[in-house]
Amino acid sequence: MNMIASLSHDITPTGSDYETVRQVIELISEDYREQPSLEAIASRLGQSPTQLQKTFTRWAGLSPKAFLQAVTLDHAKRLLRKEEMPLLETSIEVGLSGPSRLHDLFVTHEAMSPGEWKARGGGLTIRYGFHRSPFGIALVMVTDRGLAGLAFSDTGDEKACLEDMTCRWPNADYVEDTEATATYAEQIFEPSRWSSDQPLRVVLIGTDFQVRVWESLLKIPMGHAVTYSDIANDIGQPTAARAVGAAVGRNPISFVVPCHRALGRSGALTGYHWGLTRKRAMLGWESGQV
DNA sequence: GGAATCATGTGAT
DNA sequence: ATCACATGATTCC
Repeated sequence: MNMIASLSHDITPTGSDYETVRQVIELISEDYREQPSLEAIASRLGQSPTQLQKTFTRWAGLSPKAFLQAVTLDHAKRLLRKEEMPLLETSIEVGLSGPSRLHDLFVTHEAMSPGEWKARGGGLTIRYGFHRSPFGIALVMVTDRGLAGLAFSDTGDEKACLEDMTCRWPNADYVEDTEATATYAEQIFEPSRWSSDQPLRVVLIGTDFQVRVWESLLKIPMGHAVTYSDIANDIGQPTAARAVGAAVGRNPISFVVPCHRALGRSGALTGYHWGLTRKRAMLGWESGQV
C-alpha cells in the first residue's frame, strides 16, 4: 500500500518540521505550570537549543519564546478580547456562492442541496490524496465542485484518517488521485498564494444547521478567535452554543473552514477532532503569519 | 480557581 | 424516545 507515496516530495518548506513542533507543544502542555525553558525542552528532545530555534522560525516565522507564548491560555483569552464587537457581525456576506472575501484565505463556497445531503454522497465522485503540510499529513478530498474535505493525520494513521472521512459520505465513489489534490494542497498551505484573484472553491456537505455554523466560521479573520456562543448568536440561535460545538466538530474541511478559531468562553481550547495539539499548533502558526 | 450540576439544540439510533 | 456531545452559567467549596 503506497498511499503516501506522494509524501516523498515536500510541497511546503515547513512540512517536515511539524513532528518537532508537535513534540514541543505536547511537552509544554503536559507541564505548563513549570514554564519549561527552551534549554530544558531542547534537551528532552535531544536537540540543541539553536537547532530548535531554527526549526521554529522556519516553521512559523516565530521565535520559540514567542511561540511558547502564543500557545498559552493567556494568549487565547487575548484572541477573544481583541475585537469585542464586530468580528462576525460586520462581514456579513453570507449570500451563497458569490465570491466573498472570507477570512484571509479567500474562499468561495456553496452548499449541497438537502437532497444531495440525504443521498449520503451517492452519485458523487470524490478524489483524494495525502500531502505534507505544516500540521502533519493532510488528506485532501475534492469533487468537481471544489474542495469537500481536509483532514489531518500523523504518520502511520493515514488509513484511520481516510476511514474517518469516507464514513461521512458512505455512498460516494472514492478514487485516489494525488495529482488532482496536489494543486489544492499547495494553495491551501502557502499563504503567499492566498488572493482574491484565485479564490479557493469549497463545497459544504452537511445539514442545514451545520452549513450555517461552518459559514459563520468562515467569517473569522486570521489571527482572531470567537467562542461557541458567539457563533450561536451569529446564526440567530443564542441558546444553541452546545449544538454549535457539535456542528463545529463535524466540520469536514478543517483549517480551511477555521474551526480551530472556536474556543470556549474561558479561552480554553476545549476540543479538536484531529487533536488538541494540532489546534494549538494552528493557532501558534497563525500568530506568526502576519 | 476548580468540581458538580443544570438547561440546552442537534443529529444518530 | 433516548443518548452523546469540541457549551455555558450558576453554585457551591
